[in-house]
Amino acid sequence: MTRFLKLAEKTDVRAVHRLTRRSLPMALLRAREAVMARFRPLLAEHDVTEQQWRVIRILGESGTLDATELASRCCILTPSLTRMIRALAQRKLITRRKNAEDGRRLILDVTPKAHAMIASMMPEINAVYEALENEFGKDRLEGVLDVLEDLADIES
Amino acid sequence: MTRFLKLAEKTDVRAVHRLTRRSLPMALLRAREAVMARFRPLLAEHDVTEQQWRVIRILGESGTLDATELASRCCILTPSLTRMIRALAQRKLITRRKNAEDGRRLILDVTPKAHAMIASMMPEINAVYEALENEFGKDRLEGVLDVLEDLADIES
DNA sequence: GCGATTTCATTAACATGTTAAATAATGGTG
DNA sequence: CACCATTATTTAACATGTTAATGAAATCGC
Repeated sequence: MTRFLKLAEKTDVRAVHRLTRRSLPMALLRAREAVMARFRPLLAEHDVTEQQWRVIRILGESGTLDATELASRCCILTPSLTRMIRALAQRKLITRRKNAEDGRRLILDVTPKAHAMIASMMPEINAVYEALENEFGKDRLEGVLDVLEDLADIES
Repeated sequence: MTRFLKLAEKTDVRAVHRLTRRSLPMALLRAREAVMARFRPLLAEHDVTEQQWRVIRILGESGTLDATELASRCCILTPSLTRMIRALAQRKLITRRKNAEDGRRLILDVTPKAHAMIASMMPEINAVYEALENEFGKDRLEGVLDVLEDLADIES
């Protein structure tokens, strides 16, 4: 199909779509939407947003991060994280305290309640992954992850 | 490195990161952030958001779409599009009218002003692409686009 | 030690994401 | 034709994205 598009580029009126169809940000966005469509029901069942799940899971995995580092790892901007932390702390899913040495830094951790939430969700998450691997090909999926990692490492 | 991580899974304390590090949604997000970092300055210079640019460009390329179809192609939900259209129409970048046959449908088009904007931005966009192709490899980038297209086609 | 600079977190303001509900127009079906 | 179900768009409410500005704490340079 890709090949067909290339051949058609010079004649098909839809060739004007070429640039957007082959736009890397759009392709990444569409692929992500297709993948997230499978996870969203799980997140909704557990009453967490996509972003809240990123924060909880990444903080749970690494343990004890300051806000800036957590935001960076989650691909969330600090103003967003400030608001999210407020909500998550109210739900008793994370704790916050000031760093003793550096009074600017906010130290974050997940609560046992959050750990329990992660533990209860992982099997379902893994099931979605396995289904994805079966349909798309495990090695092919690994290849995608590898190349995406390289893409994420380009200098801005 | 990927190989190393796999070997380390059972011993390294950082192995707990494995799941998130190899999370497809996170990988897609990080890759997209890295790529968008190069485009954002251009968009800012022309006073359009990432999403506004998607709407203008896709509508400009296809011409005359109804709101639902445009939203679908842009990966934007219709409530968001409703608000965006209001702003873009005020800026005289798009026009809207009701479909004569089906009074529910809102027919959208870009204005000449928007076409001019697209024309002025494309050279800069293409320059970013060329730089990306040079750094990452043109064929490798094409490969990414192909596999992302396939990934976007999985059934939800 | 002190002032200028830098860094971290927050706030503010506006744009968008997301779900549910409301509106309006269309399309059957009896 | 009247009724019901469906579809397209909008509104509402809240969460997040994004940039700029603010306040507070650390660090640099002298």
